[in-house]
Amino acid sequence: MEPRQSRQERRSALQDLLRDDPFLTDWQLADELKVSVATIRLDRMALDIPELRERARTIAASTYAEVRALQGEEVVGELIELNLGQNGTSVLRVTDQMVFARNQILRGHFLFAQGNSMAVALVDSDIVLTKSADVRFYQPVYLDDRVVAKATVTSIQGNRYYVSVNSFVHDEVVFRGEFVVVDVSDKGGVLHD
Amino acid sequence: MEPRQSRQERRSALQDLLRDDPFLTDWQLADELKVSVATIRLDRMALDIPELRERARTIAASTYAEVRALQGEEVVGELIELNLGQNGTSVLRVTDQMVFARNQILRGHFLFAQGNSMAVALVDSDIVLTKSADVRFYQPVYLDDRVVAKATVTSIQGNRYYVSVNSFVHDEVVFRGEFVVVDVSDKGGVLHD
DNA sequence: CAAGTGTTATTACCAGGTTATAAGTTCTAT
DNA sequence: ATAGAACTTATAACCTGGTAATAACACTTG
Repeated sequence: MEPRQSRQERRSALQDLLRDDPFLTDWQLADELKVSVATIRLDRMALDIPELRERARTIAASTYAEVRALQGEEVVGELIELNLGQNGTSVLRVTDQMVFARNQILRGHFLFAQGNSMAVALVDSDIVLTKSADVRFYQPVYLDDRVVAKATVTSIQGNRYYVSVNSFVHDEVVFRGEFVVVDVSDKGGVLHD
Repeated sequence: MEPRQSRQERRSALQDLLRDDPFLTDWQLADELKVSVATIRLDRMALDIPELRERARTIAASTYAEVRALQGEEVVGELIELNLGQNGTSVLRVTDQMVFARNQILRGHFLFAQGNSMAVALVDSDIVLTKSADVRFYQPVYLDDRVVAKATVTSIQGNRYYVSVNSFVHDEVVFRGEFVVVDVSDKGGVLHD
């Protein structure tokens, strides 16, 4: 007779359980797997699985960090040059919160956010909203890369500003975007066509 | 002489501290605010702020909820429905960190990020990158709004997926986007035209 | 001065662990 | 079968980050 469950089986079952509910205590796991709490602890040690609180904290912190990374300052990326109404440059350092864990490639919306921020920053007004954007991603950007975004106002029609953004990593184009932003600082019409 | 800080001030300072780092213990808070731990506890009680573990657990659980189907890929917004390769829905709660301080309007790149996340999530593959996107913002979205993004795969050509995203607040369209995402899980050609 | 308010300290208790140590239990090889 | 190793369980001491209750101190204010 083999034991109702080998250690290998039990451990992979444990991983499965935690995969679809990381908020189980050792007692719940012990109960589920029909072994003692002590065994669960040993298994966690062996599998290098941290305690419940640590798991919760880590999950919370990682998702929180991503939102923070995106929400942070007024401009996504560091503004290094700005000529209002004309052009500007910003640099974004790619941190681990911004990439896909699996392949360390920067998630597209950060490039968009950097460009969008630049487009908005270029307009000298209190209330500026993005109306539309047409963007294209040329090359993947990786963890620790520095993305240089150059934005230029190409045309102004009334309260609409047309802004072109080109982003580079190592002098290679990785992203291009055409943004239309609208200055709605005093006029009534908001974002209507 | 009033005390160096009134209770009101201290409590709002406490809220500020926790707003930008919810993972502070009572001792760290006490240290920061130059009062005793007991006072911090009283303040938390008064402000109805739960203990650290509860805060972490809540943050973790909220973003983790229902994402099981996705196997750990994070999405901007909470995924509430997902039919791989077909369509899905996510909801984004607009918090104060996502808006322009001046007018409480949601910054455009969050709508883009929500849409982009959905587009990527819809493809059942390990490595999915955004190739291009064409987006339009119809109405401003405000603090505390709930943005419902509905994404649909409209066409698949080889490893390219065309995804339409429509986002709503109170049944009104606020954002539309056409995303082209590429599955590069095994093929060599990466993002080249 | 007394009273009330705000703050601090102290004690007992709890969950969900860690770490170490010892005592079963089961498998395996001789 | 039986000793030894491997595995499992139990036990006790300790830790963090709290809750809850109670008491004492500090300060203003009538």
